[in-house]
Amino acid sequence: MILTLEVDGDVPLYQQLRDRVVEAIADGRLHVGDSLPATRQLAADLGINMHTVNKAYDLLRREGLIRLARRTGAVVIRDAFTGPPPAGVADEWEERVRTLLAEAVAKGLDPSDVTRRVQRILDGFPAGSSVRPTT
Amino acid sequence: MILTLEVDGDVPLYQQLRDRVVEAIADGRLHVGDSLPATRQLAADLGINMHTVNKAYDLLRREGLIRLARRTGAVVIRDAFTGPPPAGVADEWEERVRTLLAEAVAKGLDPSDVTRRVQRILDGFPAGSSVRPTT
DNA sequence: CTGTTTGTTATAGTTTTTCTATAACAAACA
DNA sequence: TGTTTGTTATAGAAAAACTATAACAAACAG
Repeated sequence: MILTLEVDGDVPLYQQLRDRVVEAIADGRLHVGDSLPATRQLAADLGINMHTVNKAYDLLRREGLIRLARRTGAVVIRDAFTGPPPAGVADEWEERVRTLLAEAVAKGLDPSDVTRRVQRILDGFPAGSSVRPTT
Repeated sequence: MILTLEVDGDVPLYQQLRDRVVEAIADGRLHVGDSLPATRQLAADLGINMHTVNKAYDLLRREGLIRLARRTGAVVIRDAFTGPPPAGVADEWEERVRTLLAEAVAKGLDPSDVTRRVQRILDGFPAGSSVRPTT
């Protein structure tokens, strides 16, 4: 898996790394059972510190997306086909998406345009979508 | 406008403040022409420093949502009915929502559930929605 | 003109976060 | 037994977040 990070961005490196892995899972480029590179290896590849990778992996572990173990390394344990998430995850997620949707609307994006964009992104994931918007 | 901030959260105070204002605009509790409290006043009300409020207001200004001027204070200049945003705003927003949608899908949320939740949130804004999902 | 209100800028300090650097420890397994 | 991997410990540098005071500058009411 090829990763590029913005070193001079305002998003922390470990957060970017975490985001890229999450996207890879949603995109179907990572599946349950797949291994992520060893922390030392990935750190060397990206030219960053081992602990920064470690922090990203720890985030993913606490989110329930990967399992960490010695010798085995980091392994994906959740993807789009694993089944519904633990209780509360959806509601907590909704709270965060609300702010982002509010921003779009406040800035003048047409709500139907927002719907269209969201739908297109979801359709792009292998999990697909079972609900299509109609004008 | 009553605001509550999580002092012990992981989200910076100025960011929370900015988010609450954005949501107020999307919710229709703030319209073009409305004034926000003076920085000193709001800081006193919230029990935080003036510069923290200032930083939030500066963010909102750079996002094109408010205008700042001496004596006049902070005034809303954009809302859901002001018209389409400057070029690039929508695409930049889409990039950010993609990560959030990826997280939902990676964690196992049903895409149709995601669509439903997004639609319900959008419908809750006064700007409403012109596209309804159908099962 | 005077005084008040408001944002703006400056300076400085503390605390927390981010990132790095080294090293040692511990479990798993060939 | 040795290698690979995550884990933990320490330490430090740099940046971000937040606070505290103070002064400056424009706008406007009186």
